[in-house]
Amino acid sequence: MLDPLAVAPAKPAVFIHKLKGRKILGLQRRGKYLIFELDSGDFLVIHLRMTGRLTWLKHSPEGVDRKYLRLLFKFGNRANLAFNDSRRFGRAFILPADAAGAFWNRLGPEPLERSFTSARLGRLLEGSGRPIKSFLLDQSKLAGVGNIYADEALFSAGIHPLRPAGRLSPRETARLSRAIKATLRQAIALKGSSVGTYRDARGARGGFQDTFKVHRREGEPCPRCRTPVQKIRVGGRGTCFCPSCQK
DNA sequence: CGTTAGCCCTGCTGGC
DNA sequence: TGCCAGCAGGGCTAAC
Repeated sequence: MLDPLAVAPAKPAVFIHKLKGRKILGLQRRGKYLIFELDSGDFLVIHLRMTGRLTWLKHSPEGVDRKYLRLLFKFGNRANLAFNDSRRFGRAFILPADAAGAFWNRLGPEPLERSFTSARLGRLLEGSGRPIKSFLLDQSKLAGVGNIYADEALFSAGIHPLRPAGRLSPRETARLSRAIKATLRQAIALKGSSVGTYRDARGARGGFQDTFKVHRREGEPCPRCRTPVQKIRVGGRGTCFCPSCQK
């Protein structure tokens, strides 16, 4: 345990006790949470937030990046999993088996699941007066969409980020549901967005940042119509969009 | 209930 | 060059 904040609000001793000697039976993901299924029935859950980074060291902890190193998980076969996080926003915690159902139920549906259809999105949006951008970032409505992907999906769908969520037409809702799926699929295919320090578990950068159409491109010409990309704040989050293409 | 502002963190950027 | 205010962002809590 190198940084107790990485497991807060749990006590480091309790966290270690619940993990020590356990076997990992499987890996899963839900929303932005990484899930390690333990042989105790509990789950080790890790959220990287913005700057968190997991690195897999297959044979020994040798060569591990000590900078911003918060946690080092040591495996019986001498493999190690390092958790580095410059911003100290990321968290690891033990989710007890009996609390798991309630925990995951707080999250909305997975946009890439077959059951997530345009009609399903329409029902979720129904009656909501908040800006569509805020809605997309709300993990209890939709799981896994972050600021980058919300901006890019809204641009792709041609929808203004401030539009009231419940007032999208069926056609716009269909465009948005397709845009969310396509944006996430492309980002996954390119192994994520390395805006700052993001690296995957093998240390590789993502490639999606090179495809941004509007995100972090304030003042640059819209790739569709050349109108300068605008930046506003929506729900406290920086939001980039094309004022001409997104209505 | 649904929604929102403020807070947590620290590296980086931009203005002076 | 150096200083420092402000920004970035996901999710939680408190407040409306």
